[in-house]
Amino acid sequence: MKSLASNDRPREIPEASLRRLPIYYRSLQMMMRAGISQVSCADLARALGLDPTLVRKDIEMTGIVGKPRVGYTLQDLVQWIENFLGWNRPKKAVLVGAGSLGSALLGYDRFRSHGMEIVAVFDIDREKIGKRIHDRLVQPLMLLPDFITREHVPLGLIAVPAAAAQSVADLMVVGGIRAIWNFAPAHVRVPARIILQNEDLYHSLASLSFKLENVPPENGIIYAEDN
Amino acid sequence: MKSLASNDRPREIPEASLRRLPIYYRSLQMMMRAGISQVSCADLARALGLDPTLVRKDIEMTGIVGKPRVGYTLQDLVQWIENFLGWNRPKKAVLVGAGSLGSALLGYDRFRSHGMEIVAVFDIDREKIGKRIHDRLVQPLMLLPDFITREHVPLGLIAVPAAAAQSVADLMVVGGIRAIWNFAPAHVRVPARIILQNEDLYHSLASLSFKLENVPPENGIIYAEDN
DNA sequence: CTGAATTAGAGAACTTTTTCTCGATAATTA
DNA sequence: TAATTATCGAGAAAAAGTTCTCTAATTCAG
Repeated sequence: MKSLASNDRPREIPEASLRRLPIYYRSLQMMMRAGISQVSCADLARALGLDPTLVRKDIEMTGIVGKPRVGYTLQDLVQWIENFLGWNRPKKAVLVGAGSLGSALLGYDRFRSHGMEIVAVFDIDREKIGKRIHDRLVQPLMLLPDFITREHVPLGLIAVPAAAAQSVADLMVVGGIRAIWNFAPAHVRVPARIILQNEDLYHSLASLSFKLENVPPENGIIYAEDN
Repeated sequence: MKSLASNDRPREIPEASLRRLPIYYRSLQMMMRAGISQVSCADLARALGLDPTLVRKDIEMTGIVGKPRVGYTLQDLVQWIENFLGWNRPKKAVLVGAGSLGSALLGYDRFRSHGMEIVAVFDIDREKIGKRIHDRLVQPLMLLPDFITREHVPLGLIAVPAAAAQSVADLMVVGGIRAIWNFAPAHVRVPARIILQNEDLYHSLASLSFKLENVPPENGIIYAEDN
């Protein structure tokens, strides 16, 4: 028998599907606010302008079971996704880099309801150490590894200049970090066991710049959706 | 005969390859600063901890021709990539949203050498209109479509709250934008002809949160690289 | 109570991306 | 001058991801 109402075994989850779940999640929340109580994958696909089978496969992957002809109970589905992604169990995170990007990240107060809580900020700049940004005290970088170890922080955010990214990553690894979210435009190397997510704007910029020059300015008429 | 030293026909360029070029580009620049003059794909792969054939395919895709047993002239390769991506021909861009994220984006002075120049900033908030951020005047949002049309701006950046993202995108489309770089955590719908790039942190957060809970904390020993 | 319509689920087909393999070429060494 | 080796270039194979198609279950209408 197949697993039914249990999302215990996370066999093989496509990265692409994982990254689409937040899109569904937000759309579902809007529907909920609109007072809807049942939803089918087809509804969701229509609302977002996406392929219905793609949405179905993604939802199916989370392990939730729907009813033919009806779909899913909206509230159940929303909670299921929260639980599937771990968004209802915030994980501690440390941020390194209290510059403009770091400050912007500290301002995102919705992170906590999406699985992450930034519990400490570190910087190497004496000017910044001791100051408070969005209610969090900036600490000296040298305290980072100990803090990670002591507080069992699983996630580290890097928001420092490219040149400093690798050494910050190394410090995090020393402290025993499990995952790194790297916002610096730099390729950092970490042990294979570390989960690494790069948020490098220049990757997107390369794609955009190339397409602007090479994708012909079509006289498109059809309305469609995103990537 | 196959096209040799001409990157004129942009047949089918894999998105994934496009997004890796900046990684190579930066590594090559570092090598150049280190005084190296020749480089092979194998060198590059080694420096980055990536698969050599992957690197070879990506470089090959750009259309540059190398010499067996030697590789490429470093400077030629760097310039070739700049030219291939259009990074040596900055494209005008408008930014909407002068909040903390928008300000951080305006602070990235390296964008201009990477194919993009933010020429104007718009916001709907009266408090912000008229102020200068990183030497650029914040203009009222209602002037956006005209500005795009008049100045032939091909690229628009959205850095507003999620709720406002769709209407800003609509204004850009009205103005005749060709590509949109969306930093708002929202799914915007645009005509198919528009190139859309989403930079949604919650996509990454979903992936990270899920993996932290489901990828076992391996006792890995091997050193490896990123995604 | 019966038939029509809608939807989840599952597998097949297709596409895209990555990895593997091998021949050709140029530099290096004997 | 010939053998050797490192590297590019290109095609084939494999893997990953997306789309298509069909079946079974359930609701709704008559």
